[in-house]
Amino acid sequence: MTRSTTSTARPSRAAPKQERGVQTRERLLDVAGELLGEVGIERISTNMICARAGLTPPALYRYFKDKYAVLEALGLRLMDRQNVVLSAWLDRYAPKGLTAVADHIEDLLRATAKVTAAEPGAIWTLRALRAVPQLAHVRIESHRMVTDRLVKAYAPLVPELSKKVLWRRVRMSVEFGFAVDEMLNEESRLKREDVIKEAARMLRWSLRDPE
Amino acid sequence: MTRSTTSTARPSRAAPKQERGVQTRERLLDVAGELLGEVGIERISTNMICARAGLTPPALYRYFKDKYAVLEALGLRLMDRQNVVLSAWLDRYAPKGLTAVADHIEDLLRATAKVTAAEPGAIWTLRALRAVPQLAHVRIESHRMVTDRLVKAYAPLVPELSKKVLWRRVRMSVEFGFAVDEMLNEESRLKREDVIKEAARMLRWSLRDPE
DNA sequence: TGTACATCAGTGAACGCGCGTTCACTGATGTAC
DNA sequence: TGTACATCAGTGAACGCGCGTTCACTGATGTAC
Repeated sequence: MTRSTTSTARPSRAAPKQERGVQTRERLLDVAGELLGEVGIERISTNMICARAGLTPPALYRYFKDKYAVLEALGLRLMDRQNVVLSAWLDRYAPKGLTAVADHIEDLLRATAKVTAAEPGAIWTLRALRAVPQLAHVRIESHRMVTDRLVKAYAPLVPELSKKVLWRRVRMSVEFGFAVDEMLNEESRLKREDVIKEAARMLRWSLRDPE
Repeated sequence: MTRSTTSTARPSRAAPKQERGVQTRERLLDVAGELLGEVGIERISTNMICARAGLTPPALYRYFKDKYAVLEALGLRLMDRQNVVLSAWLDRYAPKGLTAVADHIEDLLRATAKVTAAEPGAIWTLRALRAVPQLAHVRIESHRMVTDRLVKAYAPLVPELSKKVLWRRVRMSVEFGFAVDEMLNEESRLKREDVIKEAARMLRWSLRDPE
């Protein structure tokens, strides 16, 4: 399980040196996620995050350069966790060939959804990343990275596809996969399990169909 | 071309009675869209919108109950325009049968993308709708309505699919379609035309495949 | 093992600023006779 | 056709509030000898 490169984002502040500091930083991110879910990107504030975390504002600025750095770090942490899941999945099925991969897309979707569900406000974090111009790059870069990794694994399995076409198809599948992840929480008229199965079905075709 | 029901959202304020008022309201929405694209949902403000529109703040509150009403109206206007496109497409191809429809998904994507491209800040409007809890319903309701209309048109063309499965597949296709629309503007590594063609290909399969 | 000292983590209090919104009003437009 | 009046559209000025951020400081933790 390799870690993603996005996790090494140039820290806006030096990383904490003591265990206490590490935990405080994590708590600030947890609280920020919670509040994103509760009040939304529109209303969240640094003062609010500090109050909920039981800290005074200057403590936050010890760990984050500004408000956007908090949200960026929150997004990076989430995507990093999703990448861990992707790595595990690739390690497990990619060596077994195309059929094994295609037959287990469902598992990948489910595992990714589990990460999203576990983190408070994760869905709102993803949405905020897209909606705030200053943060949009985090999401795009992460999706590209996921695409690159998948392309690397798939390339030998589908030699008939050019690298260009493969990259495009995988990139779009990644976008679809994350859209599905969001829909799971958003569309109450559909059952989660059904959506996952259906998405896996669609994605299987996107891979196999030669043209 | 029937108009969408979403366009009849309970007005937070009475509609303008004079032509001057109608134009002012439109201008406020245009400016709001522009600013969403320029500064993002995080920084946009009613005062900023008024300043750019050459009005004083109370003028805005004559047409909109509060800040969210502006953004909601902006979202409704955009989705209404997309619905007009959908209606035209359905009127044109649905009567000709499944093959005609499947063969022209590309056109629908292109026409929808054109609407998004024409409106300043349209992409950011869509993102804001998703990211702000108070506005999220607009997007969901619009996507459901689009789904309902497509399902109605498709149902007789694919009698082998249960209503439930059909609704689910169409709903997910709609989500995918809009995700693609956003990606067109976001993923600079892919050519717009390629993305549209590829998306149409994927969507064709989602319709035809029996299970 | 004890202590002096360096470094790290967090506080108290406040700042200037622009936010969303409203009040009481004036100017523009439409209409009845 | 002209004018009095009703309604609609927009203004000037301000409000209380909470925002993001910082300064100078104290308390907690780790380390060298």
